[in-house]
Amino acid sequence: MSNTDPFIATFQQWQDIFMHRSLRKFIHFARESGLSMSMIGTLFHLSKKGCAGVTDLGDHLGVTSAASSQMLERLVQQELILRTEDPIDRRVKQIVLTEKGHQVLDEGIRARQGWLDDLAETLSLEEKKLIKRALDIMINRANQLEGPIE
Amino acid sequence: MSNTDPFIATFQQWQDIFMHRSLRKFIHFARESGLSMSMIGTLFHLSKKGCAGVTDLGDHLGVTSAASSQMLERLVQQELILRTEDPIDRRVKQIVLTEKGHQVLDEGIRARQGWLDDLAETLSLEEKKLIKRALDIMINRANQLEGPIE
DNA sequence: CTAAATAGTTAAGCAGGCTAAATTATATAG
DNA sequence: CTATATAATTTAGCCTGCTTAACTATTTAG
Repeated sequence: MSNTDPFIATFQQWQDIFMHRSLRKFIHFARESGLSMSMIGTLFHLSKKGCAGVTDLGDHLGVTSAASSQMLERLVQQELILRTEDPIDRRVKQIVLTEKGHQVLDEGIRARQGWLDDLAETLSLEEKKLIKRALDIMINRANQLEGPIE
Repeated sequence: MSNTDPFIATFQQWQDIFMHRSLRKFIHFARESGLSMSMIGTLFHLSKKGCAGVTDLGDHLGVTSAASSQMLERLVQQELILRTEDPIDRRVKQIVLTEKGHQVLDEGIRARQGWLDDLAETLSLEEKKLIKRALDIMINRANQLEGPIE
């Protein structure tokens, strides 16, 4: 397990800092918005997938379709998702985010990132450019990773 | 709310990818290890702080000391933390991570990062160096941010 | 048309995580 | 010494999130 790649080592170090800074804000956001981890995971998944069925979403999180159905019912009541019948196969429901769902998700992202603004202020223009270049590379490659995020 | 700093914009983009990739693994890790978000947040906090009291840890997460006490009892039973009496003020308990606690935390970090190994493989040596330089800058600045993570 | 498979929902029950309130033990102020 | 404040725990109760099992509706295979 000795990963000697200094790139990976540095990344782990950064991730450690990142998690420590943002995990707590994330927990607070979840509590205040009344969303469970499963709900947040579902909203995230929907924001990428666009649309999914009840069982799909349950599988994605590793829970039964019954649990998924109950959780989605709560999200419908909170008006964060829309649940409509698939006109082609009327057994399945099509779940999509509402506008409000998108907004809540954005809030959650911003909640975890306040400290990054502070960090940005300590950076020179040169440094920002360097970091932006680095991030752009990673974003590109991550997008090409042929995403079976499952 | 129009944040025009391209650095911040890029960072948000990266964070979005990062969250989408790792949130699900994080949820699975939590379920499989039988740890709640509060527990994981507590372990994280202890790994940085080293030592804390019951009420401190509760405050950190925004729950009552009763809730904190109950959660810590479970962590003690799982042998992830050590709870000893403060010899100076015998009302307070000193909570620290056990070796096992550190290990579980590391697992959690690695669980969320498998895909980064894949990403690393798509990078040239040049690119890795560039990204490492960028991360090193951010790590440094983050550490200097005079940490009131609260 | 009938039988089997699939998608989703509902119901009952259990464990976890939280709260408020009461309790115990210790420390501090007057 | 006494009264008050503080740290932690225990208890009772509530709500959530999950499971399994039963049920409904629809599609697909023969």
